[in-house]
Amino acid sequence: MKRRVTLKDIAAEVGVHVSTVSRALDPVLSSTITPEVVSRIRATAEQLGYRPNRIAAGLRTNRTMTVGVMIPDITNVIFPPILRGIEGVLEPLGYATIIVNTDSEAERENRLLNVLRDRGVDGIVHAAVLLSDPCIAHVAEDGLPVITLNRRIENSRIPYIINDEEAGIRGMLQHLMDLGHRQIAHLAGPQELSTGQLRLAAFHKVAAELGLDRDELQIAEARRFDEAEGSHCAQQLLRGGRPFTAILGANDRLALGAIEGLRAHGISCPEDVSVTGFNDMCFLDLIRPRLTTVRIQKYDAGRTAAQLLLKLMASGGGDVPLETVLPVEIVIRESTARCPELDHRRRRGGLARI
Amino acid sequence: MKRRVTLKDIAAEVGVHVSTVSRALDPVLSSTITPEVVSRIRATAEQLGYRPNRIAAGLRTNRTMTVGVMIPDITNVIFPPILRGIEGVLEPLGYATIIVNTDSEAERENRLLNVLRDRGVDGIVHAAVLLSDPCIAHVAEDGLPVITLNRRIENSRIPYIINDEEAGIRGMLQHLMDLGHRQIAHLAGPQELSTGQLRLAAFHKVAAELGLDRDELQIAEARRFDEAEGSHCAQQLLRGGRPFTAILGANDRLALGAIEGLRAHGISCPEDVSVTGFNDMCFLDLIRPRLTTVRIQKYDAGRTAAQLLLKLMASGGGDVPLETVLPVEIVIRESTARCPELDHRRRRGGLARI
DNA sequence: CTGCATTCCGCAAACGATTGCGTAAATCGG
DNA sequence: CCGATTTACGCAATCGTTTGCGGAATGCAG
Repeated sequence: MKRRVTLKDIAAEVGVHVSTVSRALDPVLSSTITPEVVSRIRATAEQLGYRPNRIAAGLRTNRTMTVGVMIPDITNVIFPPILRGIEGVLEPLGYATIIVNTDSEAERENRLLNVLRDRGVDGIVHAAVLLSDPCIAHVAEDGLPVITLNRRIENSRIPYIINDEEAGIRGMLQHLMDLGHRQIAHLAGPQELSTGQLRLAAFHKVAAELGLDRDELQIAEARRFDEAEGSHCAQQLLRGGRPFTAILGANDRLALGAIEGLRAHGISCPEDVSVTGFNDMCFLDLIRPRLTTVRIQKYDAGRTAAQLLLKLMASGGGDVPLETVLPVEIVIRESTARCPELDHRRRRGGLARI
Repeated sequence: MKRRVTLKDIAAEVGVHVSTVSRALDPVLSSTITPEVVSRIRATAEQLGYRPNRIAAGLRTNRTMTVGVMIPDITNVIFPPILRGIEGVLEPLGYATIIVNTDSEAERENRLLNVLRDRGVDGIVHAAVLLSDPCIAHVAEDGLPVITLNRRIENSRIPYIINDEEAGIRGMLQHLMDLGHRQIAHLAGPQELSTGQLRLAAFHKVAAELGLDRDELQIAEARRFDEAEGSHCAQQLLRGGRPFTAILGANDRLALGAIEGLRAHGISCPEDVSVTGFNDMCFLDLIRPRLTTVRIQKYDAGRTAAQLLLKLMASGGGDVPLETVLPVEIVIRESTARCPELDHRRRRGGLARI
């Protein structure tokens, strides 16, 4: 390994002390050194190809310009744009990010948390969604700046950013009701994940507020947030024998799987059953029928998280709101249509009148 | 910030020197300390909640147990499984990865390379595909272990891993020819990216070897590897007025875009024009028609890269093959069908005979 | 001219872990 | 028992950068 150029080398070349070199190369402290000396030091640093050793500086300052990001799984297409949002804010400031995949396993999550802390990360954006999670709260209490994305940690003052899940569920339910649907099945996500739980709770709450008859609602709970589970739950609902004209999926993948599951039984979406998703993940516009869904912020969510973390790292917390709720957007596409039973009832109504 | 527990704290508690604590906690060096002292030290370390300071150790040893990974863009769905493959090998060994997105911009790539080096990464997996890239070669020459994925660096001894692009293109061309296609258009990727260039070169080479008439072939070059460009190029080909019955896309997204572009002109895939992709990215099985494509390794490519990098870091290169070619797989789905003109020619042939 | 304040640097300690070297004690072999 | 070898540690320097403090030089005001 070629020996790296150090401040000592520059000091020897210019004929000043290493502390002077350090100060001259610092944008703020360079004002305490005469401009002529600063110029000579900077020129020599560039000529010698000096690159700061963040390890050495980090040991002295306890700051590494590195941030940890914890997510469930990078192959989940929701997360890469979030990561780009985080990076988009931090990278121009010279930060690097260490990304770890927790796979929504508690033990792994705690282990990876230590991986990050051992490397002296300056802060953590915690976007993993497992509910039971004691360690991150302790770490934050110990003073490491932490922001959570998609979740609030109970009994903790960690600032958090969440989507307006309730508004999303409300928008979907209202849309389905406007189309005449009343017999609606909710494909809920795993209840040990925060989004699974939040969206199910919102479904119950909003359905009651909108005056939907509990007896006309059904819940199927998926074990994973993927297409296979979506298909499995849809078929489970069909086997249950209770009628439904719409499925409200807790995320897009459950919804897409449900459409496949219905199709396997000769049931067509949206002609026979309308289906809605949540998240508006990428590639939806290539998949038929185009999915009606709730669009959550991704890139901007990441940006927001990074901005809040920077504030937290700079100010120690005084200025950072505890809760940030990101608005969602209702996206109507092809997968929802007028309730077929409503049309049927109208004809019968008409017949009855005759 | 709560003060961290150091080796000095343990030494004071146990009544030994800090160097003894260091040796006792090292799996290899602990054999030079009596087992009873080792036990006491380990028990105290656990009781006090000691966590190693990788920054301090890294300054002394010049090793951080951190690896840099350079990719074009994490939102490109090909890369997350690659990253999981890399992580799958490194994480169990205690490594963390710093991922940077180069956006296929040379200046940005060089800047991010320094971000990684300043943090003392032990090695780099370089999976960015921009062709012109002088700095990574110099860094490798300076002694930093580097593996490239998807690309060979010219005039460099950096070990590289590539897909068998030629076998992929050959498989697609052969499949189209078996279906009777002769008038084939290639949607090439950007020529400043290695995959764009390799696949175009392979197209020319294999077409010649298979005896395809150059006059029946067409090339449209995309500026980006995305759906919009795929659609744009397909429409460009249509406007050109020269007939084609098949499109061989340089990647899946170009192919999907081409299908949309054809559809906008009332041309149906595969009934009127067959379309093939490359990569077999996720979600293809949800998109109709299901795309015929070349499946490249992703997770396993990442694993291979990480394994080679570990070897390189351990051995200094003696044992690591310069070139590793990963086999590809031909995946036939719905987007390719018998050439319509071939059927037409047969009927005419029959008429001619009468 | 003298005293005080400001500026510009050099000195040296600190950060936490590692490791080469040296010494004392224990063990082994003749 | 004695000399040689081995074992088990403690000492202190190292890694590269930062920063509090102090001294020397300079400038300003009375």
